[in-house]
Amino acid sequence: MILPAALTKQLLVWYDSGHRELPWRENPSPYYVWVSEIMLQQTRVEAVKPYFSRFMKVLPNIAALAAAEEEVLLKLWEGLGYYRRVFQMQRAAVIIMERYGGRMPQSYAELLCLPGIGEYTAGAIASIAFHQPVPAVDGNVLRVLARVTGEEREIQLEQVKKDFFFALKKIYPQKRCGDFTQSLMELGAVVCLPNGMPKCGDCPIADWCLAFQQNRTDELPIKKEKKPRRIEEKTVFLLQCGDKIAVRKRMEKGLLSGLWEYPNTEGCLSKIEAEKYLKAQGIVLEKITALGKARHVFTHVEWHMIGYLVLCRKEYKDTVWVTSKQIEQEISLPSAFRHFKV
DNA sequence: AACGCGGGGAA
DNA sequence: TTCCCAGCGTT
Repeated sequence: MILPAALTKQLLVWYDSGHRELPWRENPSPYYVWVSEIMLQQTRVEAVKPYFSRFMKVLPNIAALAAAEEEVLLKLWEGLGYYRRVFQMQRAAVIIMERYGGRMPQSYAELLCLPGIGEYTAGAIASIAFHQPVPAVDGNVLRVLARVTGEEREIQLEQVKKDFFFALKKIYPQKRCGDFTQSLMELGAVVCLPNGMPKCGDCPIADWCLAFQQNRTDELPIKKEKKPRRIEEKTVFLLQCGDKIAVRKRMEKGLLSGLWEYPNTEGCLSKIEAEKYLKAQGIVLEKITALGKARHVFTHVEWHMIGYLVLCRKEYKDTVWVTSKQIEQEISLPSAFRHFKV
């Protein structure tokens, strides 16, 4: 696969002519680039902005990240999703402190060895923070290049990503490697939009784009269809005793691992069934009120929930009792559970 | 290669 | 509703 060498210059000129101002672009230090790239994995720029600023205030350098407490990390990441990312990043920070004296390694190969850093992120850090000619092929770049080259294969295929990586490597500039990496993603984010909505009139490389020439931008890229989500029914209990609410820590593995939750059980229980269930759990309840239904959609699963507010006489064991203020300020409660309020 | 892993904004 | 997002690690 061959990419026109002219793309490099065209994209750099276009990038210079005006690109988005983003917090992590103000100071592209290795740490800033690293943290921003981890946050941006499968996450939109607009969602990341406030998280990035807050994160940098609390944990301004690698040493601080390496030493941070779990609950602090969770609270900083709460609502961003894919929580594994922040723990892997901390593991990497510890490795960098121990093995690299607190300095981010620079080579693509070394970066790739760190937890949470895959081919895309290693390329992004190597090029943006360390100015090396290493491509970073993300979802934007896949879409842009699929259209430019008229790629007929499904873009999720590993081989397609490999082909794009090596085709890009050949046309990387000598200087401004990071700007070139970002120009490709910027193009995908603001011009070469998905779902047949590209703004080809604004595109600096339309002259080299096969999909544009053939009027096929609405057909490309080709993506494999995804599997339907499974549905899980749950009954969620807001146990209230005085001004305290019961929460508990989720399991260490699986969905939302390490975060907190309201006590809940499988199945959609009626009020009578819920009362019976709670009694079997040894909970003495004073009053139970239906809170209605809520639906929460994850990528691979959908929760259909019914909630009950339960007034209790005492704070029973196996849970932690906290105020709503604590839930706000200290507890990382997934948004799935925030559908229900006292 | 397929799957698990979040959440929200836009069409 | 569906789609997609500056993906990674495990199986």
